[in-house]
Amino acid sequence: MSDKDRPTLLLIDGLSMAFRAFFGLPVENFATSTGVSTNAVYGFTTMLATLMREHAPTHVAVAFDLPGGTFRTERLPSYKGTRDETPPEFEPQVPLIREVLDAMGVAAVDKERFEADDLLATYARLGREAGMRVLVVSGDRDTIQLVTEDVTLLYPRKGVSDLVHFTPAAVEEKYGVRPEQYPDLAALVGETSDNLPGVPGVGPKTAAKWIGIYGGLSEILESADDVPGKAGQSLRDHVDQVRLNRELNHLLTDLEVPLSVHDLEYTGADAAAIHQVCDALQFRTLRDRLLPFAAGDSTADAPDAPDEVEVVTDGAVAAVTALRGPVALHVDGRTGADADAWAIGVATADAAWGIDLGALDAAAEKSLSAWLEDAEVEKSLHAAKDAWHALASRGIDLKGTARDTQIAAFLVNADQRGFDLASVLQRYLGVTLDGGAGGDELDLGLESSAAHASGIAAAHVAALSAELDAELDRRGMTDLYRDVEIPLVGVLARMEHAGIAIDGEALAERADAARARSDAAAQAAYDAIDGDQVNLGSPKQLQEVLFDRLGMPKTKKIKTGYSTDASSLADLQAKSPHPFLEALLAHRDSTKLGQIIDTLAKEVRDDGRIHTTFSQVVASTGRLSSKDPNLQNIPIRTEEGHRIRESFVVGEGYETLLTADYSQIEMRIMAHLSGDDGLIEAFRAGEDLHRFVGARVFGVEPADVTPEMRSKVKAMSYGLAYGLSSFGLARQLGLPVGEAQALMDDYFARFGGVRDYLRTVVDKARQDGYTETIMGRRRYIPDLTSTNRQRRDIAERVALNAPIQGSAADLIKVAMLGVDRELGDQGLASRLLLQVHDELVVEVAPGEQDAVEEILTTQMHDAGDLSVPLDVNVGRGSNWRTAGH
DNA sequence: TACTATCCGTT
DNA sequence: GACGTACGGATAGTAT
Repeated sequence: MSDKDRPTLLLIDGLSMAFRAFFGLPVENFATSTGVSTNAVYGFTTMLATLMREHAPTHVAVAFDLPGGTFRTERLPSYKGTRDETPPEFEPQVPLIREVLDAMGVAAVDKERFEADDLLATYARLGREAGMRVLVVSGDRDTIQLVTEDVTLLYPRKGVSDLVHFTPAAVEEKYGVRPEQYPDLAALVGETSDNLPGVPGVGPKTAAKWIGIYGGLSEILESADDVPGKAGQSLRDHVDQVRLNRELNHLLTDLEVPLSVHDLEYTGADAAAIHQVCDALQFRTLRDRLLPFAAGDSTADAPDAPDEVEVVTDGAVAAVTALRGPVALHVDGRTGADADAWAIGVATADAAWGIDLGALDAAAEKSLSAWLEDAEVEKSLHAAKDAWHALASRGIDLKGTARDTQIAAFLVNADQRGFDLASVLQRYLGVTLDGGAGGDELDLGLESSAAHASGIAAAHVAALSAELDAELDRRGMTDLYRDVEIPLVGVLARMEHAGIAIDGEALAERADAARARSDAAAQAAYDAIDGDQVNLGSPKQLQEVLFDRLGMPKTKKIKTGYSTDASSLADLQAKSPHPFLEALLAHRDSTKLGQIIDTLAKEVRDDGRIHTTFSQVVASTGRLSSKDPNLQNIPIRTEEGHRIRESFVVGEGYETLLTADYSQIEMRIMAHLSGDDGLIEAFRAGEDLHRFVGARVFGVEPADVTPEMRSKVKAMSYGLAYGLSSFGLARQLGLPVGEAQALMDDYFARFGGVRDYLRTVVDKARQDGYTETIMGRRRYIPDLTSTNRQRRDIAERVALNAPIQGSAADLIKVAMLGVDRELGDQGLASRLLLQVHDELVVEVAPGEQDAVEEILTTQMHDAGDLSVPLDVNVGRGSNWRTAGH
């Protein structure tokens, strides 16, 4: 058996190497934003990753010394007594290192009353006897005695990256004795770091010479009387010390070990755990070096080598269309408005095909289309919605999407950036895609053919899908994935494809109006300051005008000076009224609207409609996001905002727009999650919520709740779900902080369930590391245990809000699926167009108004089984404004 | 051209 | 000393 094929056991002295790492890296350069030092963790982890990559051990263990004494200190209390106090930054890093090891799947071993070295010695013997090649990594010279032909010591020369390989020959060359004689030498010379003095006047050279002459320490001591010279006398004077040294530096090889050698077998890291620990420690580059160890078995059979992809054409397409699934699919092409597909890759667990769509004859294309449209063939894709659009451009209606690795990766940990295929592959499988680094998901580079590359990508998706399925299963999110997120892909694809009709003339009118208002406001502003050399859109120039030229009081501080945002300007107007401020605010308002209108106008396609793109993998709470353009932030609060919505109209062939929105969805979820009797009662009674709450808080009859009281409790109710403080409430309501605090106290006195819930949700999240929605959607919030106050405060607000906003997102997603299904089942031509978090917009076909309204109301109402009813408001109209009532 | 900072629209 | 979630996106200003 060659050395390379032998099982390899890697044994590391944990504290010894952590110490080397600590002193090898400047502590001040390695800390999390919360002030936790990480230099030792970083150095140790780097070393571990390097060793594991270079030596590919089959078995690994890291041994730790435990606090408290050992049999050596019992024998000699002064043993290791000269060691300096460890720096305070070191100790807290030890448990962090053990967390890294845990995530890496590396066994950590320790044993009361024994040193790590004794464990290493015992394991080294066990490994040797099991026929393994053994690598011992330690900064303790005592371990030199372990070196044999099978056991190599890696000893740090400098830091932890420069390790000397001590083989028997290397030991002999450096110390002049064989490894097993080293303890004899050390006993004579002494070991300063262990507080073991040696024989004065005897150094390594003399000791080695004596060992050479007499054979070993016992022979030297037997012949002590004959040893000549001053050194000989010194030896005779210190025989007891030498005997003690030798007793103590002998490492035990026969400990009863906590884990058998077999138990040390390395089976790989846990990717999710690595993400968690790297997030917590704020390691960025290290993450990518650790994740390859999490590749697991799923990559082993992934046909990722190009020569394993069969590029097929025409007749050979039959091989693909014969597959009944599950298969992985990759579509190469363009996404967006000019979507197009030009190649597809197909893969099973052990084979991959690449197909150039442009090269197929009619028969092959037809057969392939039918296969892609076969809902019975289960397909895994990455960003399936993009693929759907690309194929739709070729008249192919992709069906059978059973998995989407982009969505799966998002569900596993939503607080991450980069869910393109290359990033996710790197993260979970340690695979680096050529040419596609962070780029377009559907453009994987054309170093070979597009078909070829697609086949490779499909093979990766197959492996990735298996890995992520397991991750989701572990988190209990399989149902959410399979029953909500995946079916939603198709619904969203069709919504995007449909788009919403725009009245271009109406929009142009709004643009003109906004421009006129903007110009007038700008003129008024220039008149007010007697000059027009100022760009009103430049915060920098505004600061100059307001605070320097006009000498106004300073507003809140921002990075570049003082804020000129709307609330600051309003404050300024109150404190130091000036016509410029009024004109500036009017200008801001009108230019913002003009800008929104212009952006919308640019997005109107040839079909007279705007096609947004929804994403399921952006908002950490689970909400959808919308972009190009964002149709979830179309103005509504002002009259001019309403008028913009008049430009969103019902399309040709349809009768009306219908909007349906949840009434106070977040408060209802809060009532459900908190189980607060008062709040539940309010919703069950169907009363005006804020009037009801106001009556309780202010101790009056509901009829006597004034509008002012109502708006206060409304602000507070919603604020609570966002982790609003009394300061924030005071600021929003324009009240003194004391009054706001009193209001909160009164609120909590009447709705104690809410207070208890808000408290427990944070406590539980701190305990579990994540929050959960009613559908089991998780959000990990590591900062809850941050030592940095600001970060912790933010994390607490996130923990309060995530289950509420996330549950609302779950509910409306379920409702969308129900609505889409019912529309189809009832054979209606009406269709979903938009989702705005708690609102759905539907384009209703002639004669379907009542049926559609019934579907919306029922499906949204029945989306969840809560302890309070889910009320839905519906409106109809020829445009979004009139529908939205 | 790419990036950051600021501001602001929605829920 | 700060102090309400989640986003997308325009503009200005600066770095490359």
